[in-house]
Amino acid sequence: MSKQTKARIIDAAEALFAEQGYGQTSMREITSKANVNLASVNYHFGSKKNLIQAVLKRYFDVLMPQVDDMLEKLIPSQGRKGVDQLLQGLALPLLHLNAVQPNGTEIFVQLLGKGYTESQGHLRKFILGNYGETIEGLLSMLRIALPAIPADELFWRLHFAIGSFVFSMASSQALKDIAKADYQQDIEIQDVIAHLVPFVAQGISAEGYAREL
Amino acid sequence: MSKQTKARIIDAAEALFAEQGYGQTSMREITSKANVNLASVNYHFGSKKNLIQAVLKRYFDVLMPQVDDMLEKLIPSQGRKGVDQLLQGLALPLLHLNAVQPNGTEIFVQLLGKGYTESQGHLRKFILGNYGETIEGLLSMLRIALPAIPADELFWRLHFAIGSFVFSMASSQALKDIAKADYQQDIEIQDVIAHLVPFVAQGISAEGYAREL
DNA sequence: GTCTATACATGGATAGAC
DNA sequence: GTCTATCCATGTATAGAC
Repeated sequence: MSKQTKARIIDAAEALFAEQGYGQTSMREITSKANVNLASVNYHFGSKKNLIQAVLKRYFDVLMPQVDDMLEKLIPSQGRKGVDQLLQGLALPLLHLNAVQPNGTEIFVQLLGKGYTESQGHLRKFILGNYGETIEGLLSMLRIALPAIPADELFWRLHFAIGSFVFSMASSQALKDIAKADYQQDIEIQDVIAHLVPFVAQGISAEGYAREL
Repeated sequence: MSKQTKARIIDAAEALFAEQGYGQTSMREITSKANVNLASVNYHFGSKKNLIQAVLKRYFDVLMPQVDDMLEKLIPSQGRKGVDQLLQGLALPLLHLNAVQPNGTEIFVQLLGKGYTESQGHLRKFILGNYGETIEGLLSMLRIALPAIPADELFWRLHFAIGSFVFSMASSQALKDIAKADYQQDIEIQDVIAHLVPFVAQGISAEGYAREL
């Protein structure tokens, strides 16, 4: 049956991508783990690139409506407090992905991080194309929180913030290993997020602008 | 002659890696652009992974001594000011790479960003293995600037900062394109750095710590 | 020592049989 | 709709020419 095959491919790909990254996972690995023919990936998804999007879509379709909800219920605040509120409002739906699947949050953020850095903008286009309204909602909330910061400066800070997040998620396994070896800390994904939120909030809310070098 | 061949390979690889990324550049592209035999890369560098390190080494060997110099001459300051000073002290040697080669800074940071995200920790090990003392010097200067922040918290912030930097550099071409389309700004690499420094400095210097979610 | 030619295993993709 | 057989490109390794 087609649906079983498709689902089995996504399941297998999800596990393998999260574990070893997108580029290091071969189609042959995916299809043998899923017990389907090598060509089925191409048949059902068109290409390997589309496959990673399908894997992520399953999570995005749970995540984004929750983010929309959060944005609606949010009472806007100004300044650092508002940014903090917004980021924590984002963190909660993210952590709720653990309900979708055991370890769902970690799998999702690793997929996101690795996919974002390895797929050369394809993923960015996919997200903007399919969840653009949610992103726009986040942005306008940010503008309300920081009315004094010009749009182009906000653009920069947002990308730096995304960079911190994506990079941390892509290398979260390495971060966990280092933290364990050097600081005897057992790190879970919510710990990474908990450290990340104040860092990013602080950077975004800064009152000074860029200066010439 | 060997030296010519080696240098020609590095030149060709440098241009191609910076332009289209590490993973998207094939050995055959490199060797035909360099007008050398396909097998020479393996002969001279052992593997493609080693090649990207050789490309970066040419820049690191110019950059890192300048960073060492900067660290020696730096008069330590505390708090946000000290962090700012440190980051700007890093930015200048980085921009001096333009003297090494036309557009050197941009090529280097793009190589660094793309290599870092695509090479799964190999690059991190390479940097720590070859320039570990310089990194350690930077870290201790950071500890002096922020004595109240515990080592593990500093560890997190440093990685978030690296994430902002690496991600921005890896996607600097996309950022430049977006900035031009949406904000009619012609962005050069020093503009990215100029915006990045206060963002990162602010995040690193934050006085609040992670809270539980 | 360098370099060339070439072989090999594996990657993703596809045309066509069923 | 599904799968087999096959295609072409890739990174790597090696044998042998200069």
